[in-house]
Amino acid sequence: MSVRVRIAPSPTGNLHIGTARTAVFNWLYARHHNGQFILRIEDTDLERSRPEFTQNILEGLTWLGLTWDEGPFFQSERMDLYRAAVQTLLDKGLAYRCYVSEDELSAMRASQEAKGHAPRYDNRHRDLTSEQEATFQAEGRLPVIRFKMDDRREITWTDLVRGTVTWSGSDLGGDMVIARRAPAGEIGQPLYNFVVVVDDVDMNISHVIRGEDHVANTAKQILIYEALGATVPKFAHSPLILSPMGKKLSKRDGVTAISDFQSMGYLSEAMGNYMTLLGWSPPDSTQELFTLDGAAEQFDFERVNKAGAKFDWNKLNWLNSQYIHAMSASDLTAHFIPYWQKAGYEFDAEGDRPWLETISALIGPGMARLDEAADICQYLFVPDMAFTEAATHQLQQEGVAAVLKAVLAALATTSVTEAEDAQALIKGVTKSENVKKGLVMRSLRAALTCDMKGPDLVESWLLLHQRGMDQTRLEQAIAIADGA
RNA sequence: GCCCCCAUCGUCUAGAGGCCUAGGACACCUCCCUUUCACGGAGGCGACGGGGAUUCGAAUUCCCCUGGGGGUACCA
Repeated sequence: MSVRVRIAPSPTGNLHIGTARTAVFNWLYARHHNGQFILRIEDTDLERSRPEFTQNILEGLTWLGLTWDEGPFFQSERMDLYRAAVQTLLDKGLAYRCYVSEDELSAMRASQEAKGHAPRYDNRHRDLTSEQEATFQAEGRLPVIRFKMDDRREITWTDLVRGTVTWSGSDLGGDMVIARRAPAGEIGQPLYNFVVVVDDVDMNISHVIRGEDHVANTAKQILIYEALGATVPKFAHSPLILSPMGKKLSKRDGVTAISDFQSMGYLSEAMGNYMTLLGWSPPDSTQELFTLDGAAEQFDFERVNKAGAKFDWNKLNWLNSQYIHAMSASDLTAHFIPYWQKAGYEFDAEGDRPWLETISALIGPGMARLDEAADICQYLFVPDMAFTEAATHQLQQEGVAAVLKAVLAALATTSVTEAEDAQALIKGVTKSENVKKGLVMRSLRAALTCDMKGPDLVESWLLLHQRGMDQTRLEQAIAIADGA
């Protein structure tokens, strides 16, 4: 059997990490089995669906490298197919019109809950006579279309991750609505649990891979497959991604959109790696770093966990840092440029390339997120940057002014183009001023980088010198030192 | 409330009856490297939720309890 899977996001929000992880599992499974990965946009809820969300979802999947083989298909463009399927069920007597009002429904549920029962529709309009229907219509009632559910049915399937799952028909809430309220002669908006099945059948989906929050839907949907006379696909319900609090991760838990992770400076490789690791582990469980392609070779549901996994920023950050550290200066530069530009730094992305790449090589190995590039590099781009409190404090120490003046004087006759030049200059000043090297180093750090911590001092100096910024920085620092 | 599912270090996990004195990773702590901060290196701390049962032997199987999660729409 050829593998055909799909990711079916609803464009009611940006691409959510939970949806993305489901997409990852689908993609991995498809690639592993040389199957097809299909993208279907589930926009049947016209009220909440927005084109910009569809755009965001497409871009997010693309960014992650989860390319699809077919689609995107839009459910909003396939309404005729769904209505025809509803009509079929109506004709077969497997579905019917229900005239119960929403008020009556909620009253029903309230009394059921009061008795400690599970809320459910009591199927009261399942066998209406045409006279009764006419009466309801005359009252101006609009019907929904419900699918007949067999309460005595036991629904069972073999889940690829959870094993045998059994659900009793009586726990499904009664005959379910498959099309929204509409005039009696029409078929209203078809609903999720119904259209999903129609589409999965139509698109020949072999494996439905989705989050655990869909297990109850699966039971309902199996009944629809049967009613439609279609082959029931295989199911795999993956564990959910939980918030650090242990609840299903939702938008309210802060950053959950893939596009947000992207703008925060996470690499797509790290995101893919992390999402895969959340719930799945490679056969060599000591392996933490892998590409999606690499994971695809080994992916199978036997190694997917059943329990939900809490989202952990620390682990993500670490993974991201690993990818950043392994990146070439040239690639890093390409990734950093947008952040530098966003910070308002002035530079020529083309002409300053060598200088920029030297910066990248300097800061890359110490970073965890790309967006850190802006703050870390401020002293290299901004000429009149303020000195931090710590740097100011250092500059005001005894003897610092003299040291910096000596450096400035030496700079008039020497150029620091190589690390050795800087080292020699530092050594010279240490000797001539008769101070400890540590004082010179700390003073220079404060003066040149405006801070007491940061990238390597000598390398930083070289970089500043290329821009002619070391001299002015020194002058600014001396002003502060003298003012003390 | 009702239904379903799950349960190993703080977190992600390995573990499919003896290989477990329970392994790895993140985080945390210590030391080294470094006259900064990181990075990197070496150590350390740290878990089978509880109770029964099966077995010569259980983290691994079964049951109960407890705990956690999900679902209970004319959303998806």
